[in-house]
Amino acid sequence: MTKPQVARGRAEQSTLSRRERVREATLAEIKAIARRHLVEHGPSGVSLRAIAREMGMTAPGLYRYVSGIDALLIAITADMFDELADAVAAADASVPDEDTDRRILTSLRAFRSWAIDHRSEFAVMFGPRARLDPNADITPGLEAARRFAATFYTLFDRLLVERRFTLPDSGHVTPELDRELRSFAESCGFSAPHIPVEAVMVLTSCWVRLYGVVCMEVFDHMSIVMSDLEPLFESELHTVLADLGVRYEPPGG
Amino acid sequence: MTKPQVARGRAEQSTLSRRERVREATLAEIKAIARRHLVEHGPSGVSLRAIAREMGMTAPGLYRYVSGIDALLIAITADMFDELADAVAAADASVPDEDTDRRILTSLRAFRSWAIDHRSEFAVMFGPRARLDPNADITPGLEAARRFAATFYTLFDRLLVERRFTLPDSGHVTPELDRELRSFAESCGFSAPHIPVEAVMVLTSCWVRLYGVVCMEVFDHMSIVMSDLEPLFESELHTVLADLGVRYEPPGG
DNA sequence: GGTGTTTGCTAACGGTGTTCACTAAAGCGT
DNA sequence: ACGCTTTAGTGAACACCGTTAGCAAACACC
Repeated sequence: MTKPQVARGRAEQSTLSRRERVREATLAEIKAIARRHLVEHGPSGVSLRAIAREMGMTAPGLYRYVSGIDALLIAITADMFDELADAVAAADASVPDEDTDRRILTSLRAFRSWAIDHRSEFAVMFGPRARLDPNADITPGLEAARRFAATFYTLFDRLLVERRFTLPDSGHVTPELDRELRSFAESCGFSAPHIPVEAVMVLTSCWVRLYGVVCMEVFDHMSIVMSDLEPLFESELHTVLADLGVRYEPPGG
Repeated sequence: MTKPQVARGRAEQSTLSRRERVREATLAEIKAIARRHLVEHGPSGVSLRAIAREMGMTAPGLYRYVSGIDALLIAITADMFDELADAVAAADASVPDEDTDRRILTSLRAFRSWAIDHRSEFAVMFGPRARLDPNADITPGLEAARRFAATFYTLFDRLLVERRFTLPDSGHVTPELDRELRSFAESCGFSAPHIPVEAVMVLTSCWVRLYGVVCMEVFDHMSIVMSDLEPLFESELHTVLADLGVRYEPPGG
């Protein structure tokens, strides 16, 4: 009488006991409501009591599913990184595999679009950890964050093998920077041994530029001084891609 | 019998009644304690009740000085911008007036130094407005923020009149970007009529780059992947200044 | 000294996270 | 079908939080 369950998501056993299924469902409901409260009332508007109230139960009951408000926030942060990673990967997959240029362009635009369509989420993911202890265990989010970054790693790797741009003078890389860049390349997995540190520096530099524009836009500084930051993002995108030897096209088509 | 008061800070009457003086003092104490709680326990650790407790009074008493927790946060944010502006201006003033290159270098390094020495403050100032209503009145902070930016405006203006760098091709500036840049130049006061929009774009682009690195560092992303972001900041500073035709020197001397 | 303003208090309301003891139900083995 | 074990959820309680209302003491001023 046990109906076979379709596998949903990554790494999930297909056979779950009824209990595990309903448990999974209520946990999903908790996270969904928390997520909605986050976008509707900001990060401080997420409360266990409010979630429980909306679910028709009491706050202590939620402790059967989540070990506290911090863990809940960390969990939905991981989900959001997963979602962002999916959005970017989907954008990347929507253009022909060989067209590296447009794949990069589309993926980066997808990143910004997702960010401005999910400002509250972005603030939690990429802003300061305001509500959590500094020493909280955020490992669940890191895995998803890596998956998000992986898309750009592989695209950047293609630029390298195609020798699209000339690496900067290695004299610019101080010993300290060299050490940090190697640490970065090593711990992000994509450090195929052939990748020079200058390339890692270029990647980091480009990422910093686009991250900066998006942060400015989402965190809503400049809003008094500039009404729309999309033209600025496109301008930065243009010059960044030019430095990388990637063809730019205006967003219209 | 009224002792003459020395004028402290900007725009403060020298003669204050005794009552006004003690009132000013307790308000300063409130803000000082709030500030300390901010750096010690994060943004969510600032509470009126805790401040009152530490001052030996009760929370409702604070409402004689501050209209609520939001107004208090806005007030200390304004103070922090003032402090940052002072720090940057002091750094700028610490080098000979004619040495534009080193003035820029020193001012920008002072910005980063202040940021990493005051991470919690920076998060409140430049991060997402997590705890405030989106429609809160933050005008007190804007004035101080302008004063902070002014230092860089004047330095950048000197680069322009000295023609240190060639302006980018105006073909890169789309009509939409042109509109935003003019809006920016106009509302930041520094739009002397002779300043071309291409120059405003260069300024914005440079600012975005350095803002991005500092945000990354203060918000503590990358911490798993890079232990120290100063080399990266210096690298960005190097290339940014190179684009501006400004002489770079390593931080040591 | 009388008067009006300013200051700070207590009490109270409603909100939050979290723990603990407890009940009721669901699942499972026999 | 029965009993036992595991689990889900509740209610009360504690310690916080922001904020308002009403009231008493201290102060400034005439």
